[in-house]
Amino acid sequence: MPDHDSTALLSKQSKRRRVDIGVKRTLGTASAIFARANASLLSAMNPHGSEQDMECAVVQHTDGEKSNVLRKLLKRANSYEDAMMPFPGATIISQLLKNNVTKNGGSEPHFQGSGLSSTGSENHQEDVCSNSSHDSPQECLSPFGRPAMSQFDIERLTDEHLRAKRARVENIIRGMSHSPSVTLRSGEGDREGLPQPPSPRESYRENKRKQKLPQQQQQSFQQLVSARKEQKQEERRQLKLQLEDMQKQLRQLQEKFYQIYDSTDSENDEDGNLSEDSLRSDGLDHRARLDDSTHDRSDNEMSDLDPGHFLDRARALLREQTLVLDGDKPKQDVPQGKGQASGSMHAEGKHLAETLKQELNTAMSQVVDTVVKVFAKPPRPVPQVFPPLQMPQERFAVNGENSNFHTANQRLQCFGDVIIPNPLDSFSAMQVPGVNDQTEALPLVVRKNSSDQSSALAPPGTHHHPSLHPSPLSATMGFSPPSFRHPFPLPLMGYPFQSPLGPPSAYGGKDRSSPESLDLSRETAGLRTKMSSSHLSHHRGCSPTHPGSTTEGLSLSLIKSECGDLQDMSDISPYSGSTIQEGLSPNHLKKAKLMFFYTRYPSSNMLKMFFSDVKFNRCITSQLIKWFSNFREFYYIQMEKFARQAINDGVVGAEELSISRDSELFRALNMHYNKANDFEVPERFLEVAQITLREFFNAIVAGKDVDPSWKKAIYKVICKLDSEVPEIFKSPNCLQELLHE
DNA sequence: GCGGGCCCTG
DNA sequence: CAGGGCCCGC
Repeated sequence: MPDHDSTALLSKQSKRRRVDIGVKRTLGTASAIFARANASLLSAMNPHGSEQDMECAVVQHTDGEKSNVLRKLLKRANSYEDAMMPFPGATIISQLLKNNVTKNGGSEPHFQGSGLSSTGSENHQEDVCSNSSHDSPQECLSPFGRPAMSQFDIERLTDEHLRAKRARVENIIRGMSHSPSVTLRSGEGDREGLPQPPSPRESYRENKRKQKLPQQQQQSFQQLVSARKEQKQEERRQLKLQLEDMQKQLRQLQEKFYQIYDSTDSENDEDGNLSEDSLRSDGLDHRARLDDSTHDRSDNEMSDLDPGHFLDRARALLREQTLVLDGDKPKQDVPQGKGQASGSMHAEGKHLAETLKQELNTAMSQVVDTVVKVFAKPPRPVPQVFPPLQMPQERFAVNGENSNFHTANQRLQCFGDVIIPNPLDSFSAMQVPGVNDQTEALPLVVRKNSSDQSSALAPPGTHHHPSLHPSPLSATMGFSPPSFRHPFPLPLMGYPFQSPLGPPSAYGGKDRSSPESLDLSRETAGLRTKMSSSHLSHHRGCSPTHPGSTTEGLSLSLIKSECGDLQDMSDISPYSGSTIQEGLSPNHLKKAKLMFFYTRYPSSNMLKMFFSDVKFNRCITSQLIKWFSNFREFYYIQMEKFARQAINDGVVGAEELSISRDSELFRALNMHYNKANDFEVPERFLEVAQITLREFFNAIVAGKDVDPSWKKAIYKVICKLDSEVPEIFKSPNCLQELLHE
């Protein structure tokens, strides 16, 4: 218990203007951060805050760079195929189409709009042309455009004479293909077919062409070339149609493939980039392989084989997933026919996706249920009010009895704390600033215990550890228990209980917990006490501030961000579905006001106990302490006011002052702390209020109010009058229970 | 130096 | 009710 009866203290107080009861609080919290640091730190630590912001920005920038690099890599890989392909594997077709387009001498609109990425390929090619050689379109051919065409032509052009002139024919064709206004395939030559006068650029090209074409070229040869050209064009048309069909099929297959991948990966993989990368790289590999075969196969071969390859891959994937589902849907065979593949594949993929989702949800629900069952078991035998097996354990825990639920909840907290592997991890993690960097607050908490136990913690200078910090995205991810996969303890990493400083009862002299409260709630409270005791604060010198900044380096903004960070962490806590809250709600304020009827000077540990449904950090603790400070302020103001009023009313003796529920003073207090008047104020509060009023009365009558610190003596008296807060207040649902009684 | 308290202010 | 200043005990 705090020692309040030091006469020396009183004499000192009389000298001071300040009225500080000097109450020795129990193990303190970190409220000093608010009390002290706010003012000085705001200015002193603003650089820190900005620095952190900068670092956050850097981190973000790094992430962005990562993604950019990834994008660049992908783009570069794709650029090997001349385009970013919406669907991997489409490049081959595009190349074929491009070749055909090139040969045909023009980009046909229906090709450009025929889906896939022929447009992109052509655009890319055009860019290359415009960038590298404005004046020599011949150089703009794709790397293998010429070889492919030559090989193709060689098979057709058996004529010795034609083969000798092949180069010139190609020149003609190229000139046609790269003339934006070429529309005629007339054998009379491209120059005559130009409907518009050539641009300067066009003229220059024509000049080059003239230089290459022998002037003595004969008419008969031109006709022959035209015939051959038409023949080739007919072949290309047919090929084109085939390719279009294959394109469609391939596109559909790719869509199905993607759907399957997305529907499965998006659920399991929190890091979507990973799956996407793997998929994309996979597709790139696939494309690379296909491209290698492009040069060796005929178009028909390739178009026949590639979709089949895709189908095989899709089938393999489906089989894998089906196996994963433990033969859940063995009846569903992958489509066999290529024609029906797209349609049935589509349904299959969707079905698989749905099945996977259901399976995942079921599995997760089972896991959650199991965990809840294990930790929802009442710490002590509970009267079996309910049929043991007729009510689901979960529901029993939640709705059966609030106290049980509460303890279960606290046990979960303990569990979450226990599974923390290493406080140093969280300490290191906190060093790394992040977008939602909650680390600032955590190290302090950790430090407290760790320093008590071991001084081996990282010195203040060793900040900026490699990031063990998860990306902010991970904080908003799925609800699967983070403890099983997170690099560091998440929700409660700020409360490592690795350092028993002593029995829980040792924390502070203000422990007003009922002696019989031996349940886990108390244990939890003890643990919390340890973790939140003032010892922690004594090691703030190790606070992970930036170099140059001292303990004072925690700016208010950082503290506030910490609150937000902790709030974020609650989202991923294993018991996020329960009543754990990130911040103080109006209900918490109401509860605090009701608690004020029992305790006017609650310790921070006590607050932690009774607000166990709140994730405590320095911010929350300070806020709660501030609340009670404000409550006290109002309380004492009212007392003084009514005491003076009584004196003015002619009251002579303090004995005449009594406070009942009808008293005006009580109504004022009740209006403040119990506005709805839906809580039955304990009788003890009336007694305390009466004592307080009389203390004020006597002091004023005695003329002590001339002393600026005259209230301090009263505070010392009142602070000893706290009574124990009923256990019911420890329940997160105490408001409902209390107000409905 | 830190936590915690009171006082004042908005 | 919160922020800030100031103070005290440890």
